[in-house]
Amino acid sequence: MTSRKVVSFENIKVACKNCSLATLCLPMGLTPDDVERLDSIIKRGRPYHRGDHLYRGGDKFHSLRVITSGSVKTYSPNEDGGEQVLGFHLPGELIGLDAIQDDCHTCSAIALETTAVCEIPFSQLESLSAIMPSLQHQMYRLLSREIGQDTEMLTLLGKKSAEERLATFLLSFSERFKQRGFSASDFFLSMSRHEIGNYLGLAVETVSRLFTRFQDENLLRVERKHVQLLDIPRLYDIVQGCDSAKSSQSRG
Amino acid sequence: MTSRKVVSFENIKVACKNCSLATLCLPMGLTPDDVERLDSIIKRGRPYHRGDHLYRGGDKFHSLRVITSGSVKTYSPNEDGGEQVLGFHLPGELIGLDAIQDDCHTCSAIALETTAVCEIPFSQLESLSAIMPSLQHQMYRLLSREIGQDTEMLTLLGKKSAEERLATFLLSFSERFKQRGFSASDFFLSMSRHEIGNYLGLAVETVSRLFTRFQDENLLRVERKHVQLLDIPRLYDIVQGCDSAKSSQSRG
DNA sequence: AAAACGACTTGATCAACATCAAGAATTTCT
DNA sequence: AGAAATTCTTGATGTTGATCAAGTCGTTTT
Repeated sequence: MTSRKVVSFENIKVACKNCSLATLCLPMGLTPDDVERLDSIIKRGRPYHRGDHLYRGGDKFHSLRVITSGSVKTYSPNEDGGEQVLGFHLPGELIGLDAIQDDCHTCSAIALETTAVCEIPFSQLESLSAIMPSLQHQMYRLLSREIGQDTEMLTLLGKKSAEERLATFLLSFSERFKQRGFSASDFFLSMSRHEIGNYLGLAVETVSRLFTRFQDENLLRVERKHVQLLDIPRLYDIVQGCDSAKSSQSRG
Repeated sequence: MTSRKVVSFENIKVACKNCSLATLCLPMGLTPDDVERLDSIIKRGRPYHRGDHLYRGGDKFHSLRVITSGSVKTYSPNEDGGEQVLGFHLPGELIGLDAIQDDCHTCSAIALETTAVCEIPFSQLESLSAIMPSLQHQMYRLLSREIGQDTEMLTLLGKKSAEERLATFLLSFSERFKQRGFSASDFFLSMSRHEIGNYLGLAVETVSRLFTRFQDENLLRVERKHVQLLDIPRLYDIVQGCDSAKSSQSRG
């Protein structure tokens, strides 16, 4: 009888209105009424474990997904067995947008740790957005944001040095953890060095060496997946490129 | 009096329904009625000349734009004076999607030659799409397609050799010219070597050397901006990466 | 037409990062 | 707990493509 009254952890946040991510996620900026309507089409399944696929390239597309806890890697398997890591996704982030185009996933998504997601059936979302201008607007914005992020990544891969790439990567996580209420300077990375390198267009060895070098330069402390950023301003200087980093070094 | 009856070239294709690009462009797949409604919000201005900006990073966003003739380069100016070329756009292609996110252009667009565009005021498009499910769907698909294209580009910049990059670049133009009813093997590139290099993450000199090498290998003939692809299958082999190109060479 | 400028090409050298190789630390399996 | 398998680190070497430098070609200016 008491057990009937126990509210499980999953049930507590089973609605958008109770979800701490609401300000980062699809409901962002919607009125409570609109959130309620959106909520009604969302499905919440049981968590994925490390290594489980949320979907694979080629799968028929039916739902967008929002990570609610844990983290996910998206990647596109390429002809010769290798893969291109496309992104690492944290709670509140929406994945699967690339699949709208022709109703078919073009990349794969895999859980990097125990991970929970909300599934949003796209056809229902589409119908809902047709009668909810605010939701339609939100969808356009999110799709546009994704494009913006991709173009930033193009600049990273096209023009930046290995050092700038890793600094950008670390600061991206720093900012995203901060947004989510976690420490901006002390966090765990859920992906391997190999995956970081793949994502940044670098060899594993280069990533490893850079971590060591950044540590030697007192920019951070790193032990395996645990990273502590010790000098965030200087990391930002590195991201800017070229000699501005040195001038800042002499400051300190 | 006769002059009144003369229909100018611009007027002939002043409506989507008469436009040869309709099958590549926003109206793609819409019913004639829907095309008519979409057409009613589209503005057609006078052409831009080489070097004219369609918009600049930081400009307030009001319209998406479709190239109707000519070609456009999009780029994002970066802090240190340089720029990252983000894309080259041909007739039928939609630009400005990145600006939806926060009502502000994040990159600049410049005409590479005399270029005409259709302007689609976004707020009107948005309203229209709320009452035209087919248009809404089309918008979602186009935004999704853009994301897909960007992720392909990420793989190109993250993993491919200079040779693979240039071959991919050339075949992309080949395919796009073909779609538009032009020759897939004989065309003019409207951008400079410098711009190609910037786009592909390569130095000008590397691009130049590759053109020379491709010509020496009878893959193409090139003279300044004029390119003739002589062995498209082998170019595709190069795009695939690694040794498959050699095996094909021995075929020929 | 001559001069000046910019785009492109070609060669020589250099540097950043990849690759190869081996060993250390961790995790997983039994 | 011990063995096997990963993951990560570090060092040595190699290669791709950048950079530097000079010259050619083409276009624009006067």
